[in-house]
Amino acid sequence: MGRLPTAPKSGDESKELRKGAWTPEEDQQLIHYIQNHGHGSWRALPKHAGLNRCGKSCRLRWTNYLRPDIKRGKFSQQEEDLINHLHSILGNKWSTIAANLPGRTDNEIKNYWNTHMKKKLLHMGIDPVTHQPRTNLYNCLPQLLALANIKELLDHNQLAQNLQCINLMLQTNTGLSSLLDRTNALPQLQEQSLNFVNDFPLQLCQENKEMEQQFLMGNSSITQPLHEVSIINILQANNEDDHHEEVGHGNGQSRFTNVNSSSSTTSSSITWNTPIPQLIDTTTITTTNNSGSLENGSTISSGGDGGISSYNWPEFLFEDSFLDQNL
DNA sequence: AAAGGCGGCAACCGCATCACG
DNA sequence: CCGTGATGCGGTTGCCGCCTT
Repeated sequence: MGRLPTAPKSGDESKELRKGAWTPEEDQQLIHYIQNHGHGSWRALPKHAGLNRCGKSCRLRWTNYLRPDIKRGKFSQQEEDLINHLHSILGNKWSTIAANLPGRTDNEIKNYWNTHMKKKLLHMGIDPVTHQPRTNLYNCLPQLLALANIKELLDHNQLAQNLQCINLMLQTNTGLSSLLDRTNALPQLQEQSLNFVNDFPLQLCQENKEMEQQFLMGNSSITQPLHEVSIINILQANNEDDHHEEVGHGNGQSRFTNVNSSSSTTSSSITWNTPIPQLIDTTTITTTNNSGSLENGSTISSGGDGGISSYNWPEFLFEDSFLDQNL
């Protein structure tokens, strides 16, 4: 296994340091020297030991292969469990993980993780990075777009005002259907959504001040201000039937619409054609998923007819870098 | 039986961090 | 505090051997 010894370039062995696989002779030289003198300065070691290698190469060879306390051979189930557990906490901190497995090196654990354990977790439907049930990002794209919108709404702290304006628009059929139809153009969705969040409702608010006034005075036919309908209530309308399913089983449809958008009626009913990201019910997870914790998740709690539940989306879904990459 | 593909793993590379003058 | 060299760390590379066709 591994590399063949690399021949020195251009025949100048005195200058070129050897690279590639170590020969048994080199191993013996290194072992002999360290046993007698200790490694001391790794940079100076090859010269003293008569090795035509760089100090770094000597150090790696010693720490990863020649050290007498190294445990060779297959990883036990206990070791595997420990690696899995530590990786769920520490991530790719191989040296820290190795410190908890006597006789194993960080390099060995890293290789074992990448070649065995990662695949095993993937087969189990667990994301080897997050240690949570895998999410099919492609299927969840529309949901992620929706999340981006929600995040922007929350970030700008104009949620109540904007929703109220939407509500007014719905009641008066002031073009919400065309507004919502614009969201069909997925590539432009984010930018348009941002514009929508930042500008459009406020402009409309001004244009519809009269209607707003009526609403505030109770003269409107509006029965429930939209800002009293929490976003999560809208989201969960689609999840009521199946929110215990695994994350990421979207149906591929990708827009939300006003169900009556094609008509001239004044319905205020908004329906999401696509299920929102399947939230993970932590109360279910804790009993059915033994793959890891959800401590990094983003929790949304909601009281409702079915009682109080707690749901999680992975925190990374809300990060700008993730959204930038996937939108 | 031969060839190509793929998995496994030792070793390398480059960046980060530490230690010291 | 800064510069420099040593060491540590994580990601990547490249070769061998096994497996599949």
